[in-house]
Amino acid sequence: MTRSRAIILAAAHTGFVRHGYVGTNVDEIAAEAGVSKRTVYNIYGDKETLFRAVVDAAIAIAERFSAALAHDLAVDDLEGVAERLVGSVLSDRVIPLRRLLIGESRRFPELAREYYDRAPGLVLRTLAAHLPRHPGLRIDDAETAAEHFAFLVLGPALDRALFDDDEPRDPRRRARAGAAAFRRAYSR
Amino acid sequence: MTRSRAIILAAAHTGFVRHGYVGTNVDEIAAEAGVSKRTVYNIYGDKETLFRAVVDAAIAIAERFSAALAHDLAVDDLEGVAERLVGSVLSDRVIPLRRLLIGESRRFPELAREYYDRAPGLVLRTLAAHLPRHPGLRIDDAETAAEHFAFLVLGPALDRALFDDDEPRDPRRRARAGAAAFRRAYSR
DNA sequence: GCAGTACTGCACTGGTCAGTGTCAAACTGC
DNA sequence: GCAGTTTGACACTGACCAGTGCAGTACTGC
Repeated sequence: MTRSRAIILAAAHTGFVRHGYVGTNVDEIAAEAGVSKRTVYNIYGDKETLFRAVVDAAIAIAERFSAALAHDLAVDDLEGVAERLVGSVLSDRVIPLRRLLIGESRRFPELAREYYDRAPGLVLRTLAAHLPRHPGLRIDDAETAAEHFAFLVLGPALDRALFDDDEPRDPRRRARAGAAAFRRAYSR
Repeated sequence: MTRSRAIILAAAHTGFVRHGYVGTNVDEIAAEAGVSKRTVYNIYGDKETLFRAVVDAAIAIAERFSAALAHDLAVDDLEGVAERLVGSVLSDRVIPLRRLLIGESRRFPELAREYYDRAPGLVLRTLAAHLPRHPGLRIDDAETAAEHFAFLVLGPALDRALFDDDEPRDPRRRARAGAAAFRRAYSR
């Protein structure tokens, strides 16, 4: 009954991420999952519900990541946090999903908004909550500082990755350079 | 003959940006342009060619903007440049097109890459060429500094705008805060 | 073993859509 | 005004696809 659920969900994720919402057909998802189309409809009702389930699953992963990030922030230095951050965001799990939701943000506005709020938004809030406690920093506006940290560290590489798949994005170097610039801008 | 071209192009832009490549049908474009479908096909041959023409036109606009930015950089202070930059990028001309190309980057990889290179990439190169000449700054790596400037100034608002339409994004304040942080990180 | 549920295979409906063909009307340069 | 080209109206083809119906098989707990 529900072994299929997860398999279908994974196949749907693959399909939607590859061809977008309209460009993916349910027959393909069913075939990829090794399941009959009827089963897909029995479990998920319709294509849109399936799509939302895919996004929900991705949000759950982002929330787990954010908890891990909170832990890192309490333990690590900025450079370590920066590298961890780019490693997670510039991944094949996150980038294609971002592309998908950005591309479908007109068809599913609330869904894109919800994803933003509960994934990148949550990361920013986590940063804002913990950065002020880091030694040697002087932070007045925690939210702005969190944004500056995040986008110094991964902004350029992230933006490029959204457009371009196959790059030599050298994220480590950029993460360190970003963290260094952040330190210069926000040191006490 | 070619009065139609521009009208069709504008209608296609509207359609594609609203519903994506697959989600837009040529009949709608023709109707929006007040032109018969036959005329669309006579001029552009097929849907894909029309799509590419839309993107080409957008790139041309970006290139003009980049030239204006180069001028601003030679004349204005950082804060002025920052405000001009966010004003242009966080606009209804740029954001929807970015969404479109990011969403279609798997269907048209070279096109997305070309857009990135000739629009945001060009802006970054322009910044890298001019920032080192600004007084009071100490810049070793111009490319990295250009990325840091751009993403401090508009990164957070841009990322959010890609997911979320109806913004309270207060871009001016963010632009100034970003420019200020950049100054702190890169002052001599 | 039985009852009930999950699943499959397959055919089918109704709708959408890219792209074509045709022919007459409108417009162009000359 | 005329010859040639551009455009419009409209019907049509072929393909694709979401979602349904159904009848039968596999699997579950009891």
